[in-house]
Amino acid sequence: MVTIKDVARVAGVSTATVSRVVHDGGQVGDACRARVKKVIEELGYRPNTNARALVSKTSDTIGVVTPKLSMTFFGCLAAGVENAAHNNGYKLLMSNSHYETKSELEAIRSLQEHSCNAIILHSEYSDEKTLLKLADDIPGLVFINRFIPELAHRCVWLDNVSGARHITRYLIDKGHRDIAVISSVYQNNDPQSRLEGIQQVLREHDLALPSGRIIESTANLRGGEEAARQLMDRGETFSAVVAYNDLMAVGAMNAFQDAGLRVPEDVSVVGFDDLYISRACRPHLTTMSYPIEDMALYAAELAIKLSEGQADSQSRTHLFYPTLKERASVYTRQASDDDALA
Amino acid sequence: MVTIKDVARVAGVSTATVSRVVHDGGQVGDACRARVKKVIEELGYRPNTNARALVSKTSDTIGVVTPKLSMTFFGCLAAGVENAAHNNGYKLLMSNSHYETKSELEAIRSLQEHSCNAIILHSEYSDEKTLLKLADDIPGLVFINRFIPELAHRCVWLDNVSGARHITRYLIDKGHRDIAVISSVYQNNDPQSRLEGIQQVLREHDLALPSGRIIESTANLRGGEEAARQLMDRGETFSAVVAYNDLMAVGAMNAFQDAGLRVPEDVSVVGFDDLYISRACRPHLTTMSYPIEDMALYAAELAIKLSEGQADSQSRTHLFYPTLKERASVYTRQASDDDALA
DNA sequence: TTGAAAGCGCTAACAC
DNA sequence: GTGTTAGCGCTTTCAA
Repeated sequence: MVTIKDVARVAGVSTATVSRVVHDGGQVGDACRARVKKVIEELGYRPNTNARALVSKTSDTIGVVTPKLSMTFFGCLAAGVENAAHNNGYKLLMSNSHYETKSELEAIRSLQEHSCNAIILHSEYSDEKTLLKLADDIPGLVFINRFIPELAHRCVWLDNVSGARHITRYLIDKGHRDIAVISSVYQNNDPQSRLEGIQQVLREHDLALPSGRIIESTANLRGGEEAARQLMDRGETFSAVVAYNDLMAVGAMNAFQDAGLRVPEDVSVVGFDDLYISRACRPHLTTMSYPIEDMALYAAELAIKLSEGQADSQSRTHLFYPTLKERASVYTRQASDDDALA
Repeated sequence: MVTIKDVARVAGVSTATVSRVVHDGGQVGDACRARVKKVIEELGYRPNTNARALVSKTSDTIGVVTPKLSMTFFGCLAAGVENAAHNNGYKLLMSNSHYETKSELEAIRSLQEHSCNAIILHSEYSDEKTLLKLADDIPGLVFINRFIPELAHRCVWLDNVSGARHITRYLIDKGHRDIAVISSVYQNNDPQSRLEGIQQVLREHDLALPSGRIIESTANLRGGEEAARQLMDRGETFSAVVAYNDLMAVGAMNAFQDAGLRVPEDVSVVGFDDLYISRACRPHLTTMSYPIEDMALYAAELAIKLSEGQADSQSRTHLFYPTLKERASVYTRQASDDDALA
């Protein structure tokens, strides 16, 4: 391994000078700088990150903590952070929290030990008090997909309510009156916010949402299937269903189709997220696009700025809006159409 | 920040003793060890990773380089490595190579600077000579999804030929005689290996594979769609198509269905990988399962062992086999069935 | 503009 | 068993 000393010796200067050259510090004579640069090139010198981090207490590394990397959604999140890292000459340090409070905290601590002071946290299982204290400790910590009022300027999140409102309005515009909801249970309140949005719009249109038409299930394919089956078993009336996310929506479509129903002619289905699978299912899924990769990139740049002490205007928050991706899973109902599925 | 000195001072011992306690070194008296442990606990001391890495030249960090994290396949790969990291108390350092030779190399170098000496590389764009040199430099470097004969014991890869043979045989067993292939172009020779496997089996059954029935396209949904359309435009005869991977298979299914063909009654379609989308599409896709997450975990543990100098028996290689996931995209043809689609 | 030197937090001989 | 001490490779005063 070639060290700064080697370069200094060969170039006939002190290590301090080499360090200055490496950092593009202005205080070096032109001839000297050129010579050092040449030697660096020849020797293939690359500064040791650990030594640098040890003395400067910063490591040009951005950390990200998510529940489970193998899920597409989190893969996209990580990819967004990676882009930001790449653009800023940072490296990416990853930790899965495996959906546990303890490892969530442990992950952050261990990131800190690596002098990683820009951190993106997708936290679902820690309470606000814990998070508040953490944020106090780590200036470069930003939260993605979670809103904490006291830390508004360090939260990058999505307006779930408006997204849910949007897609519900869309369904109503398409002539749907009897709408069912496949919801989920989560530590964070995304499902609740989305449900809230749906209910608001329904109320505004004087449309009912009987509790029998709301099913809670796990947020994956199977959960969607089960929820749809329950809906049918209960004999509920509905011409459209809003699912918590794409996974559940596709699961529901599967169950409906397996039961002999046509999508969208007999039941329309919409999702949320716009993952890859929404273009894999038949019919392609109409859904609200969750710009998670962009958001993650944004969050990462924010974290980097904050960690470098470039305090953003402390007063603003960072709210993103989902947009409608219209595909083929919603049927346009005519006045003449039969009543909703019974 | 609490340092080892603080602990030493409070516990009334030397830093060396603290270090021994932290590392579970045997050379410490029981009373002393207990006291130190207590102080560590009270002060919340956590050793600084960078300092440790600086002196010990190793960082308990495993690096992984893949082309693009946002793709499900690579997300799963990363998740596998993360599991291994987690199990071994390692952290995960990630780099995207963005499908470029230059950043592939750059990524590795920068991993090295972080004293990261267990590295998993999914390389597609570097030539063997470069890789050989790299491997020489870094004992803990293992290749995933690529086989380099000289480095056999450090390659974790999949038997693509046998996988392709398996699925082709399956199709033939189901009565298919006219099989088309949607292939792809890649730097690594996975597509070629799979094509090879298909051709072998076809030949063994005296079945023809006219060049017109082989289409090359990009390995994603759109590529699959385009390939399927070309196949139809050419007026080729086939009752089944083998796609390079699930993405292309689903794309092809989309195109066939859009053209009014029924899958699988009119055309059977099979894929490779067994990604999530194979259970999202209709009908669900029959495919060869690529155990990438398991393989990545295995590769990571191998890399860790190698980096710690625990030389595995140098002579063996690490070959995995894909398995058939039978779902609903293949039709069983009867002798009485019409001739293949013309 | 440049160099000398102290020290970041930790480990590992080597003493005692 | 436990302490002393010399660095690991780098940055950063402080002097010159």
